[in-house]
Amino acid sequence: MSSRGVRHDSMRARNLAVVLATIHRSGPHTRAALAERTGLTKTTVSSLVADLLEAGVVTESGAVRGGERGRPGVAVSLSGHRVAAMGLEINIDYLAACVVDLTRTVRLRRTRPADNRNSAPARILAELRDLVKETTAEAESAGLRVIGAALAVPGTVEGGVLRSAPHLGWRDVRVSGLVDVPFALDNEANLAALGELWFGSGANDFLYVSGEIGVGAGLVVEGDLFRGTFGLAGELGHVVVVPDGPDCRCGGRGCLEAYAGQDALLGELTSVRELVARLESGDPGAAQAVERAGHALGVALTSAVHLLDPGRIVLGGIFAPLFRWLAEPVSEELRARLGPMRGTPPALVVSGTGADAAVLGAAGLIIQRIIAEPAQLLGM
Amino acid sequence: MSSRGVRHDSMRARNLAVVLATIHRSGPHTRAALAERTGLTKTTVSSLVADLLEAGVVTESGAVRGGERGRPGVAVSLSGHRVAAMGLEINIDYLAACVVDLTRTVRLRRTRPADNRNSAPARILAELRDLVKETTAEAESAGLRVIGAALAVPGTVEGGVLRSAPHLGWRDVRVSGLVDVPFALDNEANLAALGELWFGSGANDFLYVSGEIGVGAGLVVEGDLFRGTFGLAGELGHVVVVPDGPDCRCGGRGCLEAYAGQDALLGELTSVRELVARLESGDPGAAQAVERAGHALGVALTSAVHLLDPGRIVLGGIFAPLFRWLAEPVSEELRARLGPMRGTPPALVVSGTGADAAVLGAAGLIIQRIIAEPAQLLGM
DNA sequence: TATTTTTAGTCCATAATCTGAACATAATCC
DNA sequence: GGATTATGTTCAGATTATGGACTAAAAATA
Repeated sequence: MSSRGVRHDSMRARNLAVVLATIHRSGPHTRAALAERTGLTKTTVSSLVADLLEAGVVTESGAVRGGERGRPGVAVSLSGHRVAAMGLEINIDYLAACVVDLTRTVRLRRTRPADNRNSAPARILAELRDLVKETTAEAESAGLRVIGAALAVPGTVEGGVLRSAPHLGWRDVRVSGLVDVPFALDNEANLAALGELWFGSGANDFLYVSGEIGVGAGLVVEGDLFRGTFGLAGELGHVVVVPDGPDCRCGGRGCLEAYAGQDALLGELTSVRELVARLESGDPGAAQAVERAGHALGVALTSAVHLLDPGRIVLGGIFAPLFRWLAEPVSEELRARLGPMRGTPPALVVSGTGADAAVLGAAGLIIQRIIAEPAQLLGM
Repeated sequence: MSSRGVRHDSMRARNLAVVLATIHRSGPHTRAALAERTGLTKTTVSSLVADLLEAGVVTESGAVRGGERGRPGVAVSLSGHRVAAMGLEINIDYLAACVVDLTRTVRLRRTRPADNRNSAPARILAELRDLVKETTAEAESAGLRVIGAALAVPGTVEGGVLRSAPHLGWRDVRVSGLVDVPFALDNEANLAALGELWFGSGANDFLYVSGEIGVGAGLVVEGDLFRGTFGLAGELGHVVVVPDGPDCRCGGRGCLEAYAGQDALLGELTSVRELVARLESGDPGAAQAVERAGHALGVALTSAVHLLDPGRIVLGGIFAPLFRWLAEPVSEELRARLGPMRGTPPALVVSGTGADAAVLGAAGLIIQRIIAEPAQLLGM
């Protein structure tokens, strides 16, 4: 809780945010409807909407009649024409950028293949800066003002610093000077969870499970990401599945990752595509590997459900294309283990976003901030 | 996020809360210090403090000089003289009540032994209502106005209804009519965690582990309890420790409870006191049982740390008297399993509150609400 | 000891913001 | 065409916070 008092200007700032958030959450509204929803008077809403119109974050979009009598109202909706946010991602084998407007419409998307395994941070960041410049220029030529950016990385982030990205071989890297607008850095699984929230199935409460080289998870509760004390929550990949199982590079033993990480799933295969092909052709070895991973994932998710109490479970990353084969063993474990104590187990569903959940989530994070604090970010 | 607009009266309500919370968090302040802290002007703070004085939630407590020059200020501190909250608890073998004033000083404490295992809810609730009456009367005769109450129960609570309390044999019990002031119902482990937060060691981020007949946990992040989507988070007792371990009454297999629950720890002994005596006399069987429990607890906590990212781990309930013997095996597992990936593992400490953490936490919950929303609860 | 300096807290005119009733507007109903 | 109903704006008034001037009370200084 903020310990700052409320002054007149912050009252207005807050009310601007309330109106904008209402439009964002429930679609276009007339001023009268906004007044009813927010508990403010029509007068106040009119004045707030006027400011939002001027800032370019909303537009009037034609007359609206609820089918009843009376004067029709003018619908006020989010405007995708002026303000936008940039999402960025560094992954093992590519860099990605995207630009998303206020209506959460993806306006631009760019990917550059790269071999980032064990490259020096400086080199990759220079490459990324180049990608940012290019993308920003293109966004501007489309009339969009990029107002903030966020970067997804495959590692743990603490206090704005990349602490450890084992698959990149990075440690304690401070990312700065990438853009000259407000900037955020976050973990890939966290941002992918937010990507799923805003660009995926539309649920508000779920645990997003991100299958990559490592296995991560991001918990969303009431549309909010749970981060834990140091921002390290959701490390599903190192939940203990078999207490005396094989050693893991994290220092532990019998972690989920050893059973359901990409390396364990692929075995001597080289791509998920190949694994899917084998599964489709009925290869028994492939089927067995996936089933084994599914059971391990089910055990880990049982613990996760007891501790995190998610609304549903969304399988993303490489688990998405494997969902057909994973779903059965996973939910079998959940059904058997969660038992009657908590009613029905959480639903298990496949992710609605593709491989770019994390970049999209990064851009969405900035959009969320604009909507939560329009006055601050738009200089109103 | 609330979607209601800010009106003049809610601005003032918010500022009253900000001032009160500042005093509550950082002790007595002069009006000038409050103005600086909150960003409000001295004028506004004076006016807010006047209202709080009248409501009886703060008092002026003498002159204060910071050792410098200038006119000394008047310290404004929380008043424990007029407003209070009641904490209640139904446990397997007792009922408990307490009254706590605004300064979080325990003013009254009452316990009634009872055999609640498999008693009808109506009978126990009648008994509890009796205890409430008695305690309220006593509080009133001490000049305290009880302004709200909360009840701790050994089971899962969803939407204000007791869903399932297996050890009491209760299911879907709606508790009402117990008091005629605002009322809250919550899980025993959750409230014990809050008890530890407000009446224990003083840390702001921790996982409280409550060893009772079952094993529960409550996560506190930045002074806030994490509840999950349905309020069922923190069920540490059913985290999977050995995937093909013994059946558990929850429907699962190899749950922590089977290794570290009270029944598993005591074996054929009848009380924790007895177990401690055996341990102190060097009984090898007792030592082995506790060590085994400690290792299992360490495995479950490893998963919990990866998923919840707690600041530290506090062992409470029956684990507190056993801490001397549990600490070593538990932290051995944590140290070995958490490894270098997350720096040092969270500190393992013993609970600072006794067996009454839950009742105290229940009362504290109401105190917290008064401080967070004084205008609403005090009719200002 | 008298005066200056410093800090605390109050007073009061002013400013920012929201409210609410009246009004203008624009549609449907009869 | 007039009545009805709902939207959105205007304007005076209410609420709350601000900020500079002022009073109060202590230490430092002369």
